Parts: sequence; structure tokens; C-alpha cells
Amino acid sequence: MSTGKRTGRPAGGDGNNRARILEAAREEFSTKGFRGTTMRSIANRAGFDVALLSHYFGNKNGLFAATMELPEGAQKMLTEALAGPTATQGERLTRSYLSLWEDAATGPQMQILARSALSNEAATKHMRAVFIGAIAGSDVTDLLADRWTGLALAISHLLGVAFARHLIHIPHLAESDFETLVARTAPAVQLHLDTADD
Amino acid sequence: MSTGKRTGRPAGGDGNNRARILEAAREEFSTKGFRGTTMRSIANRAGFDVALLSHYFGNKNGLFAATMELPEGAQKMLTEALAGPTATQGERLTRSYLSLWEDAATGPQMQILARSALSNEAATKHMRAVFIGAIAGSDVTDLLADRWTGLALAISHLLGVAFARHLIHIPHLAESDFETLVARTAPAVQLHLDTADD
DNA sequence: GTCTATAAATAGATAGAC
DNA sequence: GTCTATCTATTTATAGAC
Repeated sequence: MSTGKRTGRPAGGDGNNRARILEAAREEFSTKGFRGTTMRSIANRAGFDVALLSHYFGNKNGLFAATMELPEGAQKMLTEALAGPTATQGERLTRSYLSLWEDAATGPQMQILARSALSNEAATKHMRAVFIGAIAGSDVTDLLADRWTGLALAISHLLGVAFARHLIHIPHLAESDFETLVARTAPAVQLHLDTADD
Repeated sequence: MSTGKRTGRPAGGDGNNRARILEAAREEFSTKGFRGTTMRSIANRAGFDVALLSHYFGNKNGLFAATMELPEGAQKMLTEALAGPTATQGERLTRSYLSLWEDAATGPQMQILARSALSNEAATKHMRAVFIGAIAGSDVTDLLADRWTGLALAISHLLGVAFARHLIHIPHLAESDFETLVARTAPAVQLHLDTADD
């Protein structure tokens, strides 16, 4: 026996157990924050033993860092939104930013970032980077030379809307459909992007 | 002995030890969130023993609830800001809301609310209440009959700006002085308040 | 690769002395 | 009113069996 071909699910790591743990971790972190989630609750949700998490990610911090990583292109998406015609910058930035929160693939990470940025020093730094750094380091720098404050205000607005919709669940924002949300938010964002510093 | 008049600081609670504990608790909660702060760290900061906190506030939740309470008139201030002439509603709302964060007396509570609203169910409810309820229940209801979405967006914006300035410390917003911040933010807020639903 | 067992630290809460 | 001492529960992390 045991020389025959193996059947069913591979015994050992079939390669995506790691991914399953990550997914479970994201769900926990995104709803309860860093301190609020325990290794056990993650392991439980993923259907593995606690010890396995340490085995894969070293410790809680390592696992947390892994969950915070945004998919390739998420940041790029924001910078590209700014690259087009200035008249519709606001609408494009609004749409791309808010869709990061809407999308099932990136939404949890945004929530993790948001929730833990407020109770975890490392996450705060990371958020600041995603927030501004992604754009500051790009080739739209010229385009925004005298509009940094406006850009900061624009993104602050989008952050606030995302918080209100996805985290605090403010009545009129939580239920509205995505397109009307974009339509209502974009003009204010555009206004900020149109305003030069001092 | 011991019949003479007592001197120096009264042995027992001189009445404001409770207040000192509350203040220490606010500082801890406002920087580390609910789960992130320990009874011990609060006691330490206040210069008392841990056991005293339970003695005064029952348990951690009781202490937390006590720290969340906003001073009288804080909510009233927001509703009053909306009551005046519509043309300058945006500026008044912006100024009063952001000053809640700026003020040394109310700032910590706002930070507590914000930080813990994202990792504590009770705090989320409380924040939703402060956020909307305070206004919804007031006598400006008529004034805003068809502008609830706009109001929600306006406050979301202010929330985002406050987060960016006080919590995440985004460059151009964290350092700017209060008046310019108000001047730059208010137009977008006004825009939202001017927009009727559908 | 996965789990059992357990170490070691830290938390919230209480009883009781002064 | 305040502190000492301690209980109990929970958590992260690791060592090692299978």
C-alpha cells in the first residue's frame, strides 16, 4: 500500500492553506482591529490550530503585516486616476478610491488599515504611506505642484465617506448604491483639487 | 494624637481623584483604543492602584463609558451651527465640528470616540448617535428635510479631515493652522449642504 | 505540515488589611 | 479611600510528537 496514487485532498499544505489563514486573519483584523483579534480566533475561523499561524508567519505581528499588504496595482490605480484631464479628476479619484473599499478583494485590507491605523503605530505609518506616499512618489507630482493641500483634503474626504459607509454605517451613506455615492461625493472632491495652495 | 487638626492633603478622596483617574483614562484610551489600554496603564498614569479603578467605576467597561461622555453642549453646538443663515451653514458647521477636536477639553473624547468606534461595538453605536442623532433629533429637522444625504456627506468630510489631522497626521493638514483649515474645508461642506436629495 | 501540550506573560477582577 | 495580595482567565509563543 501507499505506493498507489494518492487521492483526495493532499495531506500536507496544498499550497493555499497559507492563503486561507491570511483570509481568515483579514476578516478578523478588519472587524476587530489588531488588539481585538486573537491568534486563536483566526485559527478557529481558518479551521487550523493556533500553532500553525506562528509556524507560517512567525508571530502575530508578522501575520498582521502580511494581511495589510494591498494587492499590486491598488495604489497605482489611485495615481492613474489623477493623470487624466483635470476637469474630471475628482470623479475618477472618487471612483477609484471608493471602489477600493467596495471591492471584495481589497475591501477587507482597507478596513484593516483603517481600524488598526488608529490603534497600532505600525499601521498608522503604513496608512500615511498609502494615503499620501503613493501619490507623492508618482509622476503626477508636477500636475499637483501647488495643490498638495487640496489633494490631502480630497483624500480626507474620501476617507471620511468610506469610514461613514463601511465602518460606522451612517444611515444615508451605508445603503446608497455606489454610483449615486460617487456622483454625490465627486463634486466636493473636484472642488478641492481645483483649489491651489495659499 | 490624632485628635489634632489634620494637615496637608486630605487622606481620603479629596473629591477630584475620580477626575484624575478619568483624565488618565482618556489619555490612554484616546491614544491606544479600548483593547489597547490596560487598567494597569491607566492606574499607573493616574498614580493610583489598579484596584481603585474598579472601586470607582465597577469595571473596565464602566470606566470606558465614563470617558466617552461629551461635555454638555458639545452636541448642541453642532445643531446650533446649522440653525443660522443657509449661506454660511458650511462655515459654521465646519468651525464648530473641527473645534471639538481642537479644544483641549473635548479633543480627547473625540479621539476616544474615533479610535474605539472602530474596535468596540458600544463605541460604534455611540458614535453613530453623536454623528447623526444629535442633529436628527433637533429642531433643524425642517431645515434639512431634503438634505440628509448632503448632511451625512458634510459630516463625513469633517470626520475625514479630523482623522487626517489628529489621528493619522497627514502632512499638509496636521500642521496647518486652524483658520486656514476651516477656510479650505468649509466650501466643500457648504457644497454638500446645498445639494438636495435626488 | 499539522497538532498536542505547555510554558510564560499579562489581563481583569476581587477580598481584605489599613 | 487606598493599597497589597492573589485568583482566574486569556493570550502569545514554543517545544516536540506524529
